[in-house]
Amino acid sequence: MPRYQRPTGTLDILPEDQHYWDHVRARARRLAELAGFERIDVPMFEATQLFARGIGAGTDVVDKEMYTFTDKGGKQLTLRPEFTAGVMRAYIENGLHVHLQPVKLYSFGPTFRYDRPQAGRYRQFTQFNVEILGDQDPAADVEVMALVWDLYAGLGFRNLEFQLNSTGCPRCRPGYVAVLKSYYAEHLDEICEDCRRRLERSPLRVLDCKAGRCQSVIAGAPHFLDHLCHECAEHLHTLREYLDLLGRRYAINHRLVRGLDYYTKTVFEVWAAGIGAQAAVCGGGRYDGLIELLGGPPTPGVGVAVGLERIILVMKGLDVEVPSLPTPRVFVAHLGSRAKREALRLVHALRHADVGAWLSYGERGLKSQLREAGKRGVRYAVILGEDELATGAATVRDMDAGEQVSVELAELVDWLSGRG
RNA sequence: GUGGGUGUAGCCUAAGGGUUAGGGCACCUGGUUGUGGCCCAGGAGAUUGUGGGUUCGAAUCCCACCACUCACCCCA
Repeated sequence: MPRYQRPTGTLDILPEDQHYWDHVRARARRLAELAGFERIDVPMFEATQLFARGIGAGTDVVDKEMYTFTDKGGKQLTLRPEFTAGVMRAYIENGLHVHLQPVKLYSFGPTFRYDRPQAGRYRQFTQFNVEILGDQDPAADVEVMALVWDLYAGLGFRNLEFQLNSTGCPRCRPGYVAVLKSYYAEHLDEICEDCRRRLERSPLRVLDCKAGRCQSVIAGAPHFLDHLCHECAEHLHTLREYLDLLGRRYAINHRLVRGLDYYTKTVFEVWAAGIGAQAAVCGGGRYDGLIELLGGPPTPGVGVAVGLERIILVMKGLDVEVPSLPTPRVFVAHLGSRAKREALRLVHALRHADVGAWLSYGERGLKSQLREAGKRGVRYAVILGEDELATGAATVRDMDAGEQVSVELAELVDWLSGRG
């Protein structure tokens, strides 16, 4: 038999880690609901075209990172590499654009990108995704940003700071790209090969090149913020004012440009220390042209995607205390087949009374059963044997105190549920 | 796709050419009759990542592949 192992870049989330996930999801959900977001679930796979159009041909995600396959009917499908395109499709397809606007949506789930794994980067990873559709108010931008900020702060992150930039709009971007290109035209011999290619395909991306030789060129490059149109400049100005008002720290990062084509105006990320090179713990921004691009009515939108694996890495690095998940408080041990039948009845009665209970399996000595009870971490072990059946009263052992009492079988469920 | 590091039981690890691969954690069974944790004794668990090569002899040396890992790239 071959020894199976999980596919490269995937993760088994074992029981001992589930409390982290549970905690993060619960907090995210709570914050979203407090701000009026409603949950939407969209398929894990969609028509390949949707992502190609939405994210943009020429982006790394579309060109080399998608899990694409042909189904038995010959359809080209792709495991979602992100949430936004699918949520936009659902918004259009289900007529959410005729609902009261804005529509505020959140989602959780796995996303897939074919990439070489490393610290904080997996091929299947989990996102918490938030979108506000149908309003261009910078107040929507700030609400999305504040939501993720509050999530991190509430999970114990310190020294938070947004990286913030604007990528303009179809009105001002061509002008800036022209300025950028003419600046680069004077430095062509100083930059790396990748950047020469980027200049043609996605010129803004030269700004976040990490090649050593490009750094001084980037440092001298013109800033988009100096070339925004009035509307985009005004939008950013107001957003900054709102961020200041709420006390959310941010740093303008002229080099922040994102790998997905759909962004307009606001783009932002939050970086975390201590989880390796993949430090972006969320990324998002505004995408006012996306819904129209995907065949819907012109509709502005803003959103953010949060990587849960990375959050949990940070939490572990910070030794954040997370409440453990509930486990049964009672273990029912038995001696003899009559007692085992009584034990079986008892654990179900306990569970119906909302008291978690373990049933001892097999026919073993009491020592072995109590050893298991101790390892299970229960508060009480109920012992049922011939003596107990004869007297009609079970022995209940308090595992912490090491003391035991006799409790009438008829009162046992009440007795145990009254202590917890 | 490109580079570096690492692969010995579920986990941590010893043995750096020489008999049945050693230990710790965890797991199981005992230490008289029906009582956990500590202690003691015992047990089970490993085709040393896989395949090939060198050698009288390979966990150990060589090659290839695979996986993990870190970094580039890109991003969550």
